[in-house]
Amino acid sequence: MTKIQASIFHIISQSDGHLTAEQVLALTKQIHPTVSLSTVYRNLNIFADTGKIRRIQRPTSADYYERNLLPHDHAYCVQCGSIADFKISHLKEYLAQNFEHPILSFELLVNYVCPACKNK
Amino acid sequence: MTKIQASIFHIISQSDGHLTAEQVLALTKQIHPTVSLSTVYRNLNIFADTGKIRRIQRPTSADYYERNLLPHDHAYCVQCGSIADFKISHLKEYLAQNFEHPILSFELLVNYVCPACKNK
DNA sequence: ATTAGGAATAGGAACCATTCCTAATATATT
DNA sequence: AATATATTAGGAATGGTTCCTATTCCTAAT
Repeated sequence: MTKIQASIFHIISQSDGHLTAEQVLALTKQIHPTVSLSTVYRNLNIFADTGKIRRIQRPTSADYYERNLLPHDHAYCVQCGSIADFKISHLKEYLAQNFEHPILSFELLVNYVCPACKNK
Repeated sequence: MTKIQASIFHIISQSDGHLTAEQVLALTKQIHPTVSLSTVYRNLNIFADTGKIRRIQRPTSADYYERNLLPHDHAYCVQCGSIADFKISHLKEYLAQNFEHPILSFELLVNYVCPACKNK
């Protein structure tokens, strides 16, 4: 693992939220000022493809990367764009019971208004 | 409603599947050979925004448009890319019971292998 | 320490789906 | 029919991501 790769992995690992590639780039530049966006993307994708981090893809917004590998779902605040993790227990089983074919994987996106935005 | 708008709406209305803007363009051109992609997009979005058709957005693929306005979910064949409608009954209620905030809307994406691809 | 070979990188071009811009055209109103 | 308003065609612009390639970095063997 190169120093840049280690930095990128470290940045994700110590974040408890969801970072875009641009955000990871900005943070990586604090340590490696010349790092490029393509390098960030390449390595984030390598980590995601090998299961070291999780990539969340959404239509109309940039991908997010997070360290949380436990199965969970995502809620998206329609006002500020923030993403919150949550877990609907037994959702996989519930879906499997109601769908006639084997489910390879699934993605649930919930739109809501986060508490911070609600209090405005 | 202009003639072009009527054609676009008619094309979606008589399709029982999921069409991309490019597919709608090709079909519209059979009637209005000079129609442009931007016109197709603009009108599909107008129809979607006013609830006349439904737009399905996915990461990494073009948007799909369909006439089916009844609430339902979508399964995506990872081999051929086809989309199938299905309905998980009471999913909204199930999610609401397990999520602490009001759910504005949600989107469920199931990845599977469609019967046609399985038989290969 | 030096160097050869392979892997990783920086930078920018390319890509794709979509939106935006604007002059020209069609439609609606009087 | 004349004028006002809305829509269109066509292409440029956009945003996120991937691809390309010359250069740089590492590693391990000399």
